[in-house]
Amino acid sequence: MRGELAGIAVAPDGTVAIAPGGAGPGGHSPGRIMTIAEAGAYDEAFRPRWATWSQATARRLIAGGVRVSTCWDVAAVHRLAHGGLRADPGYVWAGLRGLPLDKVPATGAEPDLFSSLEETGEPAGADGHLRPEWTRGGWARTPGTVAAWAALALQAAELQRQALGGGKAGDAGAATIRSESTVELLCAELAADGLPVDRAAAENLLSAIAGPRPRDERDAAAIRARRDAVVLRHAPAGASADLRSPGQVRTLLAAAGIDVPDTRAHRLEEFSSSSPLVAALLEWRKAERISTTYGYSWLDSHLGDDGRLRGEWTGCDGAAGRMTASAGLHNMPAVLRRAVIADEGHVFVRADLGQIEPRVLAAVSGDRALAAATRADDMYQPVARELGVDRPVAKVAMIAAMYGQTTGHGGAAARRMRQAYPVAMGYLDRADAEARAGRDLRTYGGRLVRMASGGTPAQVAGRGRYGRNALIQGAAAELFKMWAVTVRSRGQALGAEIVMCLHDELLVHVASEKAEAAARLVADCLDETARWWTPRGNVRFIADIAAVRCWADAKG
DNA sequence: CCGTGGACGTA
DNA sequence: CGTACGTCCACGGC
Repeated sequence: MRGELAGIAVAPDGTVAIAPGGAGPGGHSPGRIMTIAEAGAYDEAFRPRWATWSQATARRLIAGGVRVSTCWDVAAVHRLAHGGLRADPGYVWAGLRGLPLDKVPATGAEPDLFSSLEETGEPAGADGHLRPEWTRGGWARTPGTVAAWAALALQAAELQRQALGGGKAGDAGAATIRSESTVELLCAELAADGLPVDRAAAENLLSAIAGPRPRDERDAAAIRARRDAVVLRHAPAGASADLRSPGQVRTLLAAAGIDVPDTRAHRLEEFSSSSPLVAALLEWRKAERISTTYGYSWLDSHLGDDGRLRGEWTGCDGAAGRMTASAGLHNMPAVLRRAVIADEGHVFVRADLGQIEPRVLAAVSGDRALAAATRADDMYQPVARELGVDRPVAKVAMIAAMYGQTTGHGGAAARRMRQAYPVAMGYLDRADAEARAGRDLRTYGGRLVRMASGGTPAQVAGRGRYGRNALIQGAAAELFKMWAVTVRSRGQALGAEIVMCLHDELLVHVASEKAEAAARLVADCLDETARWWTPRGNVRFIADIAAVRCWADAKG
């Protein structure tokens, strides 16, 4: 039973249906209706791998107080195997049954009073496609339809397993199917639990940066005007501008004798020492960013009374497969980390992967010389020795190779890199060439990266860079997620809760007295993950791990 | 009202 | 030294 696939569906009203698979207790029975609490007890007793249609199942279970251990998320597996974002049940089902994808019934179609639901009780219509009444939500109408939906999730998962040949123990691809699925459970938990943020500390930071909380709309306008005036008093006589309008700012700068094609910060930086106007404008932008995107209204809409900042999480984006988060959780200005404070009697174990991308390159390309360099804590040092250049030069050469530089030709360091690490460079070259040709790519963990074809020379070159980047960034995301779900699972015994995933960084909230054990566990989980990734065991992955009360206290 | 692009924060 | 994402804003077409 343990680890066996079993279907599950949860209706919005909390009705749960499970469809046991395999030959265990209730195996091949027609499915059972139960409450969320009973489903939790079933999970504890049998620990199946729950086949779900999407993260929505976990969200409903969590709302009902139940967290399951593992799953096979049909949508996540579909995105992994086929690329792209679309993974609704009707679309995934059509793909699994070999039905024409352009004939998937639209869920937005006119409701026909659930007629077919009543007539047949069958989710699939005569053409084999799932009926829109079902995919639109009609599956949740009666215990019988919920049960059919759970059985269908199981069937979809089994079809995916047959098609992919994975899901049992074995290669990195099978492990990735499991971790990409289970990360959907983690996402549902991250959304439910939120990030600990101290409201008083956050409001203090905001008032220092953006001014006091406006009493009303007029007060807010006055504060904005005062902030604008600090910049505009440096403007040439008679000239003015709406600082929020890039076009007007450009005209204003031109009047001050500064001609720029756009007004982005990196372009204006060179003028900031000579022009008080530019210096004031750049300062204004920082304060404006905080007060608009991360101001009081941001706190009010996302920070709960329980001191948790909540957003939605997705397990993979549309490109290389990194996690995404809303509510600004992934792009919160670093200064605001000062307000991310662990609960009383708790700490954060903060861990970030070191030099993850070159290490991933060594692993996925199978380059033994580059793998040897990963034995160093700072792998750019052996690389620099090998190339006969200084460390900064070696680092730039490596990064340019991984991402495809647009300026210059790389010089001697780049040529030596080809001699020193031909396998790794060949891997990147192939990715670049395939992407330019418009052929789809696959990451080490098996994620399909869809490529367009044709286009202008500039688009073709951009596609080459995109392709080589996607294989590195994507594989790094897969490693990270495998690490994260391992920490999630092992950390349960310590009461350790992941509260933030930031591409190469984990924040784990845990009782103070468990801090050391949690830090050790996070390190052990990385070693375990690395073994899936480097069957030869010759690539070393490292993490900087520290226990802190406040996110800003970690060095980063 | 809605889509687009500039700008900028994070990795 | 490239890629990706989420968010807010002004702008211009409807």
